[in-house]
Amino acid sequence: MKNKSKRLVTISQLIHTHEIHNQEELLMLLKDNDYTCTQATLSRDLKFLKVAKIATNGKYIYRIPVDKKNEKIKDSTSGFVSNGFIGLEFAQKLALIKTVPGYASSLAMVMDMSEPYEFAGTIAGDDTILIVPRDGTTESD
Amino acid sequence: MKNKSKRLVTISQLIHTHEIHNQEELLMLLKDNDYTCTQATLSRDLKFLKVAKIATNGKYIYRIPVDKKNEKIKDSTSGFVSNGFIGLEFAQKLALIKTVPGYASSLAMVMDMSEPYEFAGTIAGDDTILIVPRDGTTESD
DNA sequence: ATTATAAATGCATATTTTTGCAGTCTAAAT
DNA sequence: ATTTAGACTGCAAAAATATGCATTTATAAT
Repeated sequence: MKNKSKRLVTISQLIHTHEIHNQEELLMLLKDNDYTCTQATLSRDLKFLKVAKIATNGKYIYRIPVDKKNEKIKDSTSGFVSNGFIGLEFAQKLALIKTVPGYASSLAMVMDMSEPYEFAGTIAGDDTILIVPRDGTTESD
Repeated sequence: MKNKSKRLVTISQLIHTHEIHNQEELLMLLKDNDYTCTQATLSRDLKFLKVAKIATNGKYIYRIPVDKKNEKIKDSTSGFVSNGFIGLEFAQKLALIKTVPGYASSLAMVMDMSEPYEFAGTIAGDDTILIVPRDGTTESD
């Protein structure tokens, strides 16, 4: 046995890089990485890591959901949120903001709170935010 | 049997408004709303709705996560009820449905079930659903 | 109306996950 | 060194969840 903390790190890495369908499967992967423990321990680890089991095209896989907390950090300079922000781009008449994976949701949430410009609405995925301008706020139409 | 779609809507509502720890518990709540089914059906419903079971301060609860990847393709219908529905607005020839935070995903999923009108696709965020018309009416290009 | 096809569901069972409990190990205090 | 407290884990059993199969129900076509 190596160490619980390291095992937890390895577990979350494995979950990010593999499609794990059940705990037995994860157990095998851990074994490949020289971590030996029982499925019971694994269950406790997953509980600790707040890993979720969710359906994806017919199968169930484990995922570590985006943590919406501790991601709302304001940028004193711009007064805007910069956490996770990567870039802005316009496509058609829509604006797309790229963020670090997992940050889109929280960034969009803060933008919506500011409720500033003429956004008709925003939709946040994992690393992309789609902003739909309200009619009339953009030229050609 | 009342109707699968409506049951799904109710399920997602219940999940949003209650701390549900297991399927039996949800089964009871459904019963209170005059929906009768077995745990087996519930398991399938949760799979369909992509509901996740996740740990939160020591306990396990069910949650409906926000869509990660943008890919839904279907449409809306008339019979859908007030499942977090707040409002509808058109912009850039796109339809935007506002919902209570967290409801977008499950509402969109239920809407996607039926196949009536000519919507090319829907994308659900946390509190907004974007509906794209089928024809090339998206804009003026 | 009848037949054919697919969706929806229940039942029973298999599979998977969680947990109580006891034993082990570590670190700190006496 | 011994004791004490708490974290960590395995084991076995309980609890919860998923699913194969048969049946019913809805849908569509002839």
